[in-house]
Amino acid sequence: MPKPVLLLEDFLPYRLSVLTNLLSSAIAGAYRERFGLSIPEWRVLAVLASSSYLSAAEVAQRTAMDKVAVSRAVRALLKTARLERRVARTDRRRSVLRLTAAGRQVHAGVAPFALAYERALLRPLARAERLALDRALDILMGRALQIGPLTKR
Amino acid sequence: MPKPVLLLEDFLPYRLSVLTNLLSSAIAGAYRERFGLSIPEWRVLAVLASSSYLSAAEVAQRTAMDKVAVSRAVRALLKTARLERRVARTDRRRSVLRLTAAGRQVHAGVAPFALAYERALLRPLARAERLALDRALDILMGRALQIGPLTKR
DNA sequence: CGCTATTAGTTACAATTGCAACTATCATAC
DNA sequence: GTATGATAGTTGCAATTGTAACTAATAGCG
Repeated sequence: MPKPVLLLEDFLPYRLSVLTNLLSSAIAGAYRERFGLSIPEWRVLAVLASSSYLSAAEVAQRTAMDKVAVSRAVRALLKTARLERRVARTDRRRSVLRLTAAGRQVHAGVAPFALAYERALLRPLARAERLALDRALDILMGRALQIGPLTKR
Repeated sequence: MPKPVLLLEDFLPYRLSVLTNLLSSAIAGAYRERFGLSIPEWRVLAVLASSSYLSAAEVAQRTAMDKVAVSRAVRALLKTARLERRVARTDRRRSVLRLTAAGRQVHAGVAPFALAYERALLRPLARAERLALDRALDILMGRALQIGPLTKR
């Protein structure tokens, strides 16, 4: 029985990290250059485009960002008038976020771009391969959550 | 024909990013806590464990890190005496890196741990699914490199 | 009510990271 | 040889990011 060696280039977390960094920097560059958006801002924009009137905490949950990151992204989007914020009538701690017309317009510009990039990326994969990938990523995600932080064990 | 919408949670780069962050922080926490290693340090350690006498530039290439990150990781590993460095006889700009006994020992501690984590992660995937995932990631990686940065186009 | 605990969101500060400039060495061309 | 350009690696600085402390508001409970 062969002793398992560790080759960095075969190590799944490493491979995912390299791939993700590559994709993220390509996408981030394009968003910044063309729309003046950072990735956190883009994420906030994206969730608010499909559901309006969310609070910052709800946005945080749906974007897998922490509340500080959301706070900063919201501030930036407010400054560029792509977002408007009111306080919730029922709970004055809560904010209620909504895209402005300008925000929707930016989203309408970015979204096709993002989808085109994804399509380009997935082009060499057959339909079945894409489904397998989707499924594997879902499973890995669940599994990672289940295993959780390895500290304190 | 349905107009393509963009749902963040289905967007591949987003999903990869969330998964990668989850894995990275779990692993980084464990490495730091148990071995006092950062992820860049771990990567350097890992490549030097399988091939000794590399220069910093060669390490950078094999770890997909940039030279600044390698420089910093090397400095940290030198300080903790897990690495030793000499200058190349043939080219005095070049350094020649090699693990010390202590470095090999740390690697011998970390590697099984990393492999166990990977195994735990992949447990719910059948053999064929793992192969499909491997293959898909390879293809995506190549494709991402091919598409390249989207700026200046 | 009044007290304590929780939650929403922001701010402040520390750690990481990325980028540009810099030093030192080597390669090439004349 | 000397000048020009390229390469290896480091350092400094700015931007990003994460963590913890903080403020304001609400909820729960006696």
